Amino acid sequence: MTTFADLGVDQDIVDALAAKGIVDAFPIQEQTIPLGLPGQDIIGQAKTGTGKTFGFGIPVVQRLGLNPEPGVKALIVVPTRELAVQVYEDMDMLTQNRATSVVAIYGGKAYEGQIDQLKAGAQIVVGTPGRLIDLNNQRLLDLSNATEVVLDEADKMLDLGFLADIEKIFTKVAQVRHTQLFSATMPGPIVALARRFMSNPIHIRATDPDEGLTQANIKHLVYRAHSLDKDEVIARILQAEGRGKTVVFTRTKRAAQKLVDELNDRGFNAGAVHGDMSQESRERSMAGFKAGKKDVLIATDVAARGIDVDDVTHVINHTIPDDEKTYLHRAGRTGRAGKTGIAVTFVDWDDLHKWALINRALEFGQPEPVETYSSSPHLFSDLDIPAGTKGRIATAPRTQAVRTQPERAADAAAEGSTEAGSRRRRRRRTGSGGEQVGSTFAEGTDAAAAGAPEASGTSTERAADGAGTHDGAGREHHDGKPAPARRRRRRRGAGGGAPTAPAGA
DNA sequence: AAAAAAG
Repeated sequence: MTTFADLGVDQDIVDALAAKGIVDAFPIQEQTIPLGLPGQDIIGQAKTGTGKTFGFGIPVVQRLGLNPEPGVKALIVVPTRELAVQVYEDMDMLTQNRATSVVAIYGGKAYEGQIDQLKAGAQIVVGTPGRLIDLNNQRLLDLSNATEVVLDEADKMLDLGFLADIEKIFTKVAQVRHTQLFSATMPGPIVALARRFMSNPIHIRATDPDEGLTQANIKHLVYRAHSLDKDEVIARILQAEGRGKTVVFTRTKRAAQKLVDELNDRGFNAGAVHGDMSQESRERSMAGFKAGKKDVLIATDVAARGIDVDDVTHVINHTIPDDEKTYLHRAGRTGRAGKTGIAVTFVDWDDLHKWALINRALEFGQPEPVETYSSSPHLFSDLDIPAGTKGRIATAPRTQAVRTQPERAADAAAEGSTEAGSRRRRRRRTGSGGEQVGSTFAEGTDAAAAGAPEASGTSTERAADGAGTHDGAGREHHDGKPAPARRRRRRRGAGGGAPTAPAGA
């Protein structure tokens, strides 16, 4: 194992990491830190939950020196306010033993505190585009000395919705600078676009030669949701034994609000995060979820990228996302730092084409919808949901605690899996009627490019030379434990509906 | 097309 000290990281930063129990570097960190420290421009690609933040953050801190002059020297731009808070916290941790201060600049909050910190001489700014430009226009944020610039979730930042803002920001920062772009997904066209803002960048992809397109330690279950009462099923999943924190993604803000209200009505303690909420409420939900006070978070794609919460065991796509990149980022809220996780996706009738797209891009290899939901015990058994013998999926009693379901546990214990399966088979059509579209347990690569993924091993190449649609990064452990063995597990028997057990589970 | 991001 390579330690951060081995990589040439300053002792005070090594100490700050060690105080958090972090000693060994993850693959993406091993590859990018030695290049970032001397100022090489980098496009860094590694899978979700594999340590990209420190990959760019450590060089940023170290390059500013032990006692940087007051004033903004580094700018890290992120796509959402919650991610700004999170990256701010990471950078704040890295700088705790040196005279460098960090400030988070984002909207939905009072200007005052942010302006005060800037006036006090903060050197590192982490922020979202709108407020950054706002303060820059007001001449309260001088970026002209920002010689360290990072775009986190870079492909998103260079997406149409953000591109104009990013272009503007690049005209404001120092023109001779160190630029780093990081993301789990980096489609070829975006890499090409990115070069406009960089100087002779190197494209680092921390990938395992045997890897497929998705994270090895995330198990994927995909169900057709035709005429399925998704609220019921989700409520049922939330009662599963062994479930840790769970994030449920919806397509719209309204759907998120409706679901969180519904779940809370049913007695769960759920929180929501979406753009129609006040920033205060958003942050309260996130904090409650991180602290474990709420173990269910209902979110729009505002929470799809970057958000790092320990022990998220399940991600549920209430609605299938539109593209494979979003799918990958959503699923990536679980299975972080080497842990295992399960991603469950419900595919509505009108969304089958989206599943086809994602299935192809991520190489799940599930050709057609196969088993019906009710004939397959797999969702239930894999999630360890009590099987029950009622004809429909049960609802959590209002007053019941989310995870303590003694009767259901007893129910489940009383039921052998084979028997449960046949019982469910008999129940089909009288049940909820959902159908399993596919279930897979793939591993591996990133699906940045919907097109042809190249099988690449750990690779380093000039960004100039290639489509670079891969991502990849091995598993990594911030807790210093060895990464679980990675094995490519392709499609188990054609049409095989039975999902496998989660890797390492 | 939705969501995000300034207020």
